[in-house]
Amino acid sequence: MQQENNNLFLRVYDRLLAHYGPQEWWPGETDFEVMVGAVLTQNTNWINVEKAIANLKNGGQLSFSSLHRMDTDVLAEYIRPAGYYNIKARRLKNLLQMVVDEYEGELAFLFADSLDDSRKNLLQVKGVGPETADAILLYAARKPIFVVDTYTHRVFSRHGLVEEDTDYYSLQQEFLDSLPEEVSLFNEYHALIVAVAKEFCKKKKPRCNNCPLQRVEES
DNA sequence: TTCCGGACCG
DNA sequence: CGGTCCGGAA
Repeated sequence: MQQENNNLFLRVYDRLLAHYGPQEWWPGETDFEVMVGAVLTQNTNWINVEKAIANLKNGGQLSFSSLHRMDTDVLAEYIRPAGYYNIKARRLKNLLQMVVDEYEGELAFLFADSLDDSRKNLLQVKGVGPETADAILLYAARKPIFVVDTYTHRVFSRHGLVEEDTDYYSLQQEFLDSLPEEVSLFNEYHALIVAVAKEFCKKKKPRCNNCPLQRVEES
């Protein structure tokens, strides 16, 4: 029986949740830590981000004031395990400077701002693109925005659920239009997509045989 | 040795 | 558009 598109997005979610269980993602100790992690994880496996964050923690430097004060070169050394450390150090500094300039240096003010305005300010930061901005908004600020990424595009386009040539905002809008506006759902769903993409929906040699999403578009 | 991945830059 | 920035996994 063919389902409405609306239900298919939820069907995919149900399949993934049944297979993987709740991911309870991004267990940063603070919102600040989650925000830092969102920048560090660009093009990078999370395991390396954890090493970088551990370095900062062990040095007692994982705070807004410490990182804002720190020389970019020094910060780069702390976050070296995350890869792209020079460019990410600059991006982190740019982000903190925006919070200083626009929100009196108070992260809570950024997060208390409206979704549209906080998103706009995040996107002004050189080094913060759509995915990083949305990850900060969803996972640190707990705002109802859906994070899409390369994995999301690959999984959904392969199943014919979205157009192959869709862009970030169109893809995101399809999720926002199809799902109830719940932060916890958006949080879990993105994490589940990452899980299935890394294990089954690989870029090369996808393992469709045992994939929990096989033929989901026909269900 | 190649592959993988966000965002910016030329 | 293609090139660049990086480290770890395949």
